[in-house]
Amino acid sequence: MNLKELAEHLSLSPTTVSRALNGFPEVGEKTRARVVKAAEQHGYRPNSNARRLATGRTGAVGVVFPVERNALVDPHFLEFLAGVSETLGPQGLDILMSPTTADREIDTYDRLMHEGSVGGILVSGADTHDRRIEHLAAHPFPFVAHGRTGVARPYAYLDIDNEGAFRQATSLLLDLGHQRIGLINGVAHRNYSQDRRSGYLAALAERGLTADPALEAFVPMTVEQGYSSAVRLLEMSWPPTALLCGSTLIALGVFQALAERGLEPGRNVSVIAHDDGLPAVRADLMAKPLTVTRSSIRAAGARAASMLLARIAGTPVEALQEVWPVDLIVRASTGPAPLAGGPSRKSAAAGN
Amino acid sequence: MNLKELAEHLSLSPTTVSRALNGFPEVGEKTRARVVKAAEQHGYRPNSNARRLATGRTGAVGVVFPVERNALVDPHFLEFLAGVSETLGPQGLDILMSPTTADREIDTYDRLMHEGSVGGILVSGADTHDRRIEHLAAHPFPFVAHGRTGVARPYAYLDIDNEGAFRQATSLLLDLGHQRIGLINGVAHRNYSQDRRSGYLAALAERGLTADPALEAFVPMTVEQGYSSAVRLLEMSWPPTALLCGSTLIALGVFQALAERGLEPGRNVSVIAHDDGLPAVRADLMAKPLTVTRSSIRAAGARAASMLLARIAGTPVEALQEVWPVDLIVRASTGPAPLAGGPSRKSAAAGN
DNA sequence: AGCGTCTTTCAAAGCGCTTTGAGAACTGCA
DNA sequence: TGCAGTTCTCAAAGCGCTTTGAAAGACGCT
Repeated sequence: MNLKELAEHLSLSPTTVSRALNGFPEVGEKTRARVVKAAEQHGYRPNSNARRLATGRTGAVGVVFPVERNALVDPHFLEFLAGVSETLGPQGLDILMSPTTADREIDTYDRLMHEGSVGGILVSGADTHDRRIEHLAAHPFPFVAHGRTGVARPYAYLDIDNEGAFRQATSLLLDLGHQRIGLINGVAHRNYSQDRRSGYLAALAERGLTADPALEAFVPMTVEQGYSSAVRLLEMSWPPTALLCGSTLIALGVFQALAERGLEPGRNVSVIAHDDGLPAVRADLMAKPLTVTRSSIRAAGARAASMLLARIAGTPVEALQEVWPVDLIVRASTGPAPLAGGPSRKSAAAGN
Repeated sequence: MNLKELAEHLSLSPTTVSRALNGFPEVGEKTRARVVKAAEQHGYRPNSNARRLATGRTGAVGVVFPVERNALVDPHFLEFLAGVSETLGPQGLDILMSPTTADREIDTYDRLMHEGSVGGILVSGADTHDRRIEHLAAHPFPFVAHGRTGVARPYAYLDIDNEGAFRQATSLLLDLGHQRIGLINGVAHRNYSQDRRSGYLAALAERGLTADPALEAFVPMTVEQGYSSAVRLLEMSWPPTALLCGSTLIALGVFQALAERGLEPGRNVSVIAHDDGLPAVRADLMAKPLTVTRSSIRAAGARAASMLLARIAGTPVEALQEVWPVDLIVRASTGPAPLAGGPSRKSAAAGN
């Protein structure tokens, strides 16, 4: 059943029916009631393609989804999408996910921009130098980036203070007397990994310490990578007494490595992780409640989506740039550095 | 730049330009080359809404995404989507995700069916009695369900043999001498949870054993739920010597609980989990490589998507019903039942 | 030259909706 | 009763594309 048929059925013109259904003021109340009732009875739904074509409003925002066979898809990404959905759902807007492979990624963004199926684009997970954002920023098409990157033109973004978060976390560990602190970070090309590293280095530098590159790892955020990185660090001849983790998934792997060695988090080795608030991995409910720097990635998704809507509505990019502070939540996985006799050998005061 | 403008620019009719671009045979090669080149130069992209309206082809399949604030979003769902993308991407098709809340879910499916923005729908995670599938099956609109459910009308589905998988897994444990076997299952309303339970019960029954309901847990598939369920089971006065887990995430929590108690998987307590192949949680790379029943949920997504395309193309539902066998992969987390002295007390031969 | 046969191009209709501009129909007032 | 002012309804154009049906042009043949 389409508009024309419904109109004929009611002996009205399509114009009137359309207006009645869309709540325009120039249609009589009795007429409107009649129309609405008939529409419901016949299960009439306006064809969204026709409507989009006529109005120019797309009713959707775009997200590109890079997937190759066997590639790691990130649970953080889904949680971000959930946040996006929280703001889009009530407005009746959809998310158009365009699958792509790494080599065709820019192309896919280009298609999304030009084919008119979405009103704006969200890009999540910014690289230190992000080609996608650079490409998008070169066009007037609305988009919002989750994370910042080093490109020349201004663009709308929402980021969290990763640098501050890890500076704070590192400082806490230093205050507790830890001198050798490992950093199991995310992959190196992500901007947040670099920001966290900067925070870590800054905190060390504040105390006149310099970092030992051997204590740093850049790995995908998975349990196994956390596990194997922790094993590597713990088996060093002069192992760290504290570990900073880029994600709670990594911390999970770290906990496994510690348990296996009879080491207790917070007593023998302190652990802090960044917690994006993944509901499947709750830091507060872990066997040993985890000290974290916390910022809900879902909330970020929700906010990024509403920023995008504002951008589509015409708000200038300069008014759409936010950096959120990050909370440091201290729980049981952190404690004073073991005074003597670290995990496997003397932790001899280090000054480097 | 739209088609008409491009046509004017080339001094051709829109017809010819459209045909040239879409590879129709009735346009000369020199003309086609000219058109293609001009289109590229001007960055022309056909407006997808207009194209959809004209052709009736939507270029997208729909997925509804139930999200409420604080609801658990499932990493398995994302992995399924990744699979879907694998088949859709190369064809240039998109995924339209419609956010919804639980109370408006059926409505959202209805909208998707009727507004014409997608050519078909994928529904993942079937309940034992699934209202969504029931609703969809009552209409001629193409859809494919991931998982089976108890509804009257026939519909297209792709499922795995959960019953067989857990029957096999349970049998293995029984062969190894285990008599008290715990089951940390997914949530009870999911069909796969019930199928797995059936397999578990069937294997016990084959040996003349009856199940102890106290050994069963139905919980969301998260690390913490795995942990707390394991703790509960292990602290029973007559604890199980083996645990079946509905997911590797659950197994991760179980490992934590075991480690905490100085118990070794495969020696003191055997553990088998169902492994959906989440790349973030690799069973084979765990501290103690995990014995699993394995079936890639990503592969399922890929297949479900191509089944949907077939359905859209007109294949009857009866030809689109698949149940995949599941592999049992034995690794180090399973071993013979401890002969005497279980985890915390005698495991006294049970016959029940 | 004249004719049929391909090949190449086009004008126009149509997809289902929204929206403009205008005409009926109805109101209240003098 | 006549007229301006509302209220309600409509015909028609247009969104940007595809596709049908037909015409024009090119070609080889007798």
